[in-house]
Amino acid sequence: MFRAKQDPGQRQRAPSQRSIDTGLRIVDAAERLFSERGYDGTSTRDIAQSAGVTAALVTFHGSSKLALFETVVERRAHAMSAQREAALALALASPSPTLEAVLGAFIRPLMSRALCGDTQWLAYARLVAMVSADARWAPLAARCFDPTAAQFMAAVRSIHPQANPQDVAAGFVFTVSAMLSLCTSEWRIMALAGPDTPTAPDRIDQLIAYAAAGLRMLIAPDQPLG
Amino acid sequence: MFRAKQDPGQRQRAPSQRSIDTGLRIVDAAERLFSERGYDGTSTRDIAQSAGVTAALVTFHGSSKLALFETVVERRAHAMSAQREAALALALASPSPTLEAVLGAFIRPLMSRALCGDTQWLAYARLVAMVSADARWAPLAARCFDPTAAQFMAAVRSIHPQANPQDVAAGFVFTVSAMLSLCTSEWRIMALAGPDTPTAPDRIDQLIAYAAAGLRMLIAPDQPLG
DNA sequence: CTTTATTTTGGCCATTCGATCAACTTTATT
DNA sequence: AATAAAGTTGATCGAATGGCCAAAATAAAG
Repeated sequence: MFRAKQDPGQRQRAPSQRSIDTGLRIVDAAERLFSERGYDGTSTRDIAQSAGVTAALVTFHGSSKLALFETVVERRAHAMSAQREAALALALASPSPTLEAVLGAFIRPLMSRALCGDTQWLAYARLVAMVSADARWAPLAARCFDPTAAQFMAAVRSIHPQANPQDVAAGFVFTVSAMLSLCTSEWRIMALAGPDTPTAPDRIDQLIAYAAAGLRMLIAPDQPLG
Repeated sequence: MFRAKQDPGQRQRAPSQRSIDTGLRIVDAAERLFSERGYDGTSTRDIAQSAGVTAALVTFHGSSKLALFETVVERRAHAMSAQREAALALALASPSPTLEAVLGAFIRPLMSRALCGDTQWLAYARLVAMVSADARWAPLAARCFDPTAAQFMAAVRSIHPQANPQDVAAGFVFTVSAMLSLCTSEWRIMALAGPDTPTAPDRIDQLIAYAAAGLRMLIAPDQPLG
């Protein structure tokens, strides 16, 4: 699976169940370790050990360390984009769509998974944060995230037609960054906020309230005056 | 310089000017490369080459790769904290301090340097983003940034005494993350916003407006009703 | 059951890594 | 100018890296 071998022939046999499981275990382990230690801080041998397979299998299933990394990032990107765009369509179907609904459609599909006990999705979210903050992954990030981002910015502009597109873009990037901080800086929030942290759903609501208010200030500093 | 050698003796001579220059070139090069390629993606040999010195000198002046990294992060941290706290005191001296003034006192000292052509400070800001998002650097981040962060959160609470400290902490982390995105995701803003990007001062003002409005929504969802 | 494509294994390769060393040069101090 | 501390150099160490290979094991397809 996830093969990118030389073109010559299609495969002539269905992959065995064991092979599929192995590939899955490798991608899962890579997702975990890449998100914890970064691309350069993770060796293919680390991944092999965490996946419970021999080192050579990582190269075999992943083609190369680089290709494996991109596979990990892209794996959940499509499903996530589809889910976000569906939620966006639902939000825009309302007679008077709110900024909160639009941002929630972007934030909730990822954060409700990442912050509610699904460690594998949490790892993926942290990986997204890493990719989004590192210029070396710009092409990968553009490929995976920009189309959906453009849709959401268009949605914001459809709600506030007078908004400056530059302001919408800036506010959107701020919002995405704040969202990802919930995954990368949970330890930091806990250190600064003291012992009892809000529950995950509460933190998501906090984020949406914060982002919507901030974005609204950027694109419509004055309420509908007249 | 930045020596942490075995205790035995104090140094018996003043360091030569050449030695000081070498140490500075190494720390500057390390700041640049660490911020571009991360800790694991940067080798001591890379740093040596970028600094124009031989490989052994990096270990000699930096003691170890790890110690060099911490030296780079800590170097500007103290001056930055002092400058922020001075700006905060000035903001709080006003008869009616605003959230914008407090957040500006935190944001401007770093961002006015990082976004206005000082490539070395931009590298440092990106390094801060990296440290803030990676749990492996949590102790270093706590040591360098938490004391000042606590002061700013206290200032916010002094302006809005009824605010929930948890909300203040969450809003502050969101704000820091959004701020750092200006340094790490400039390429992303440009890609999403189109050709002509706002100038650096404009982007800083955008950020402060966004963050103040977001934070205000979190800690005082209703304006002073009565 | 046979055949053979596919998967898995263990070992190996060239390279790079952080670190250390003895020898050599520079320079602060007297 | 003399002395020795401090700084610098090139070489080298053991360990770890990503990738590759021939051989062996597995299992899909006939």
